[in-house]
Amino acid sequence: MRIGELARRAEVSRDTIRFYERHGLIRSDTDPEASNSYRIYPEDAILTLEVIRDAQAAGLSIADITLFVSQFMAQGGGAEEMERFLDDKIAEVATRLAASRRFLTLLQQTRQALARAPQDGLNEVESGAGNENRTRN
Amino acid sequence: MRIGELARRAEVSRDTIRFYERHGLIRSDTDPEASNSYRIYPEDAILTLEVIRDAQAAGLSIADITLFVSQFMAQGGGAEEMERFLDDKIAEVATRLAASRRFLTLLQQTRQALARAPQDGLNEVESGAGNENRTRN
DNA sequence: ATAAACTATGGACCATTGTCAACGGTTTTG
DNA sequence: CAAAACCGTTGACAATGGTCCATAGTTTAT
Repeated sequence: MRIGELARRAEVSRDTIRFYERHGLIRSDTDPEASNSYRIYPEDAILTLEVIRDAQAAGLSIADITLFVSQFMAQGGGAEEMERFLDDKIAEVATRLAASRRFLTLLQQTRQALARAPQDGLNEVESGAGNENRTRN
Repeated sequence: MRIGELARRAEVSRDTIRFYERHGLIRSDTDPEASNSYRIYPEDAILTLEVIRDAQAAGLSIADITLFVSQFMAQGGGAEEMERFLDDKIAEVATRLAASRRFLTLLQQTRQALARAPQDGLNEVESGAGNENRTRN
């Protein structure tokens, strides 16, 4: 498929696709039958773009995602360098996930406090009940 | 406390604290008894910095965090504008959380595949067993 | 066949989130 | 008291992740 279709289907801009491509995140070829310079993207580019989105939400940089995607999409056998990388990223993402959960809880508590007491401040949240010490990841 | 102590205790740089302060995320005062221009930070600045960290992990921008923190730390009663804001952020963070979880799973599967088959590629992950269609948020 | 829509390339530009360096003043320590 | 460590202010710099624009060629629709 060409860039416009990919952009529409994956819901990213053409410029973003080209940006990713320059950074090695996705690949394309020119149709050898064609005389133009239009690039052809494989179907799985859509999947890749979805993975990129998730990876960004999880806090990875473009550079990290490039590494991951190239390994993920590749045939290449496992390097132990890659194992270390994956272990690192798993730990990082798990940590961020825990922080995000904490913050979501805080948001929700704040929202609740606002709904309950539209008059007063929210400082009851800070010492309020519900400190059941969730630690699970 | 002064900026250096806060920096040490909250594990952020002095410059970052000043950056946050310029953006209205934390507040300080000058000691009126003192003749210097040193700023004094309240104890709860440490907590605020921790919240900022979590909020950033959850994907909020400085501008958003400023809004949240000012409401969270404030006495001010509930504006409905704030309710809308909180609802928005709750939705955003929940979405990002789901994406992060998906990506963490992908990371883990990739890691496993690498451990199991240090020879072959990883494409078994893509169609592999375990598609139990987790949807829970 | 002509206009509208699409494409590639290159480089400029932008916001965000800090970090650093230089300068001069203050406090603490040996 | 002198040096080391700290503080505030200002402004430059940097990395990241795009976005936009101009130019020129290609395809598709009318």
